[in-house]
Amino acid sequence: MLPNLNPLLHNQLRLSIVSLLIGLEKADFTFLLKETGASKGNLSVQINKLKEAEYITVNKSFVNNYPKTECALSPKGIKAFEEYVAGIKKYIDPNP
Amino acid sequence: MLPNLNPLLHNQLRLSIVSLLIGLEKADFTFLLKETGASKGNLSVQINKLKEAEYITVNKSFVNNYPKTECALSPKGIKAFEEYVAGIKKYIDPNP
DNA sequence: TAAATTTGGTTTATAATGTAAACTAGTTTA
DNA sequence: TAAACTAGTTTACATTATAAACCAAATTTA
Repeated sequence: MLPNLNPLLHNQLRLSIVSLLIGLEKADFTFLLKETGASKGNLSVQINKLKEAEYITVNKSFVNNYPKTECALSPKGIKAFEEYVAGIKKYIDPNP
Repeated sequence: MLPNLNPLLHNQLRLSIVSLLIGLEKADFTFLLKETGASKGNLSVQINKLKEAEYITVNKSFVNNYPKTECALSPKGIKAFEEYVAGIKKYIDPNP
């Protein structure tokens, strides 16, 4: 039987965020905005959902007088992503 | 930039159906019900969405006096699945 | 043989989710 | 000092997902 897919990660924008963060130690809001092509509102909402699930940590500061929101994957987030990857592979790989 | 994922296939139940059909020439409602673990209502709805998109063909008949609904992937469905697989791999594969 | 149960579904009401428009708050520029 | 820009958040709405309720026919049971 095919495994359940973590609904929090089985969403294009949230998966994009986590996928980008896997390759980077951290990324700020503006970077994620450009890389994902999402709207600001949607990005803000999804970052918060990942934060509430403790998949990412969010650090807010001021740089050059402007607010700066930096995101980084947590160990919990890394684990969830790895499990998601193992799960979806069973759906897409005809010969496992 | 990460590619968009076909929303019709980026759903666990519909992806399960297509994933199962990729390995089989055809499958009936009851088989899909057991393999996916979905409710009958949900399965019925999602089969119809895949049919409306022409990703699958649906053949209804009577066998042993009972109705039988058989589903099979169409070339369009196979192509969509292959594109989905290529797309999601970019999300989950750190080193492409 | 009438009632209850089972098979194989469909319809639809509701819940959950996703998304962008509108908003906030402050900064820079002209 | 007004307009425009940066960097977000809030929220209202639209879309989607899901299962409960329903249906028709066949079968079993009493």
